Amino acid sequence: MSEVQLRDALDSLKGTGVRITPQRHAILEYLVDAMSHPTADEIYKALEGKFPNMSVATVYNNLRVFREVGLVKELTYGDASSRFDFVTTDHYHAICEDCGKIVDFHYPGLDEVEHLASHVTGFKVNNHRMEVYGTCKECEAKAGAH
Amino acid sequence: MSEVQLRDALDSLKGTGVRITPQRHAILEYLVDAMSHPTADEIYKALEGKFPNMSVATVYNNLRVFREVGLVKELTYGDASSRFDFVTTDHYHAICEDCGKIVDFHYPGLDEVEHLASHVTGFKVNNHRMEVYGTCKECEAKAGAH
DNA sequence: ACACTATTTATAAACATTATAAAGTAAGAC
DNA sequence: GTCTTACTTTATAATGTTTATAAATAGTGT
Repeated sequence: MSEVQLRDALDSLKGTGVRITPQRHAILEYLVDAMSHPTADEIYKALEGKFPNMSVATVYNNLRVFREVGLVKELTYGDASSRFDFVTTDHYHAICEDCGKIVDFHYPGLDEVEHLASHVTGFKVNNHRMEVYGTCKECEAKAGAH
Repeated sequence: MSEVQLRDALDSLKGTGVRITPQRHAILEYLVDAMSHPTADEIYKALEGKFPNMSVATVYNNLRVFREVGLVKELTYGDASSRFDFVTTDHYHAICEDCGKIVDFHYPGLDEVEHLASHVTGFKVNNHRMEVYGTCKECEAKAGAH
């Protein structure tokens, strides 16, 4: 099932003119299969077997490339190192208070809210709800035209 | 108006047995007055005038103390250094799906969601709504007692 | 297969943050 | 007010993550 995600990711990379190297393939594969949110170092160590000569810089470089293309999100918790998450299709909504238009947007970091809420309140947290309210670009332009 | 917040914070510190040093006073004062979310280094540089001999470690040490007491929240965006935010009374809700109980909790980081949503969607964002759903400790215990 | 350019590697550097030990100081007891 | 004690500050070094650099390597289209 994750094979499809991996293939889509590779196609997506090709489409933006990014070369597909064995290292990139392996890092992506690891991210797709990982159930956790690995750090750069964890990825590096996990791939040491396959690529004994791979440099840490390669991991960082490629994580940045993936992030810029939108395949991967960087999560910064309180601790020392960033964590990296393969982007799934979860999304939130931005709602225009003028015309009611709804626009999707992504924000992977909200998992952390669940963790903190659970920690602070003692709840077993199942899910959350989040919406952003404001004025869309068109309505904003209309309002400013007076 | 922020004088009250500062005094409350100092009282809160005294209450937990933390000594009030001139450096701590100054850091707290800066945080209360700051409209931004300063980094440790910004605080350090801002207080260089008043405390030419203050060590960077002092800033970090005290920010940790304030965080442990709950006066200050540490915000980690994508960039290198953490930002620190004096805790106000904003809060969110955790809602029990069993008994309907509502528990308050804090999470200052959601401002960042507004920024990102605005950036991605082009909205002028005014506010947001967020709730966490799950099972409270009591209902969880009841369910587990079978 | 070739050529061109992106990428990897190895290394060093930059940066934020923490640990350490000695000197200094707040806060309560007398 | 002074003393005493334990907590703080300071200065410095160390740690750990991330980025910069330059030479070597390897994808990709022709």
